[in-house]
Amino acid sequence: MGRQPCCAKVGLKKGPWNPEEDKKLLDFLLNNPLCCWRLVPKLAGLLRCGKSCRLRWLNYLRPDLKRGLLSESEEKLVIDLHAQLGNRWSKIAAQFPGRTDNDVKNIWNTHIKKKLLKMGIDPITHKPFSPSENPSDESHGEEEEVKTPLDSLCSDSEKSLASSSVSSSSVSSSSSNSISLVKDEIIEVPPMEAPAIDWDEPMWLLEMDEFKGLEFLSNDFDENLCI
DNA sequence: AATTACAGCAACCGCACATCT
DNA sequence: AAGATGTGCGGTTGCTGTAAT
Repeated sequence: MGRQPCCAKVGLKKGPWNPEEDKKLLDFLLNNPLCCWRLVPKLAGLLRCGKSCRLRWLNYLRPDLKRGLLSESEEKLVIDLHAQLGNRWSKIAAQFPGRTDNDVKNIWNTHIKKKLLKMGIDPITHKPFSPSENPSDESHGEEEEVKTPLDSLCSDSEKSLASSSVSSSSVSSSSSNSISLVKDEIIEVPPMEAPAIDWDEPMWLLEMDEFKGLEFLSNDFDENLCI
């Protein structure tokens, strides 16, 4: 017997969320933070699947989310982390409070990747393209010196900061194109200036004071729905 | 002004993993 | 131990706004 789908897909709404749905979901989650995701849409009166609700919360409704592009230094750190972790966006995003894996992934695909390509650096291997395979004609004959992404983007002081941010013992040497990282090894990265919320903690442990300003929230908390 | 191309981002899908029974 | 269930993750798609023609 195969695995059942996470939810019955028949009759469920897909696509963009509207403000009313957002309000319902946010209101429900704030009042019933311990509910499992599968029950959330049913109890919140939403015609969505639990996964969709979870994604909406994580990527859009979370109160601590940061919007917009990354700063220069954050971009450099993303490049450095990506060089060592590969496409492990959740691990990379964990180093940026208020950023989701989806967010980091999008920023990588739309901005950073292009920057690297323009610089003649392979965003996958983080090594300069050889002249024959360099997709960027603009850099032909301009860059004699072989540079790493960090060399190209960082000042010396920034380099030391960025390179110290990831424990070299946990990853393979960057001289190899393959990333060999033992699963779930802990990457020691100093926290960014903002205090990081530990998203490994259950969401009901989060500081909820930030929500107080949201006028549409109801005050009644249904403890029966708590686990 | 209309059309096309592109960029950015939100959201979905399928699989993997962890936990529970 | 094995199956069921819930959640997390990464890849990909598709919608929307904007720039270019």
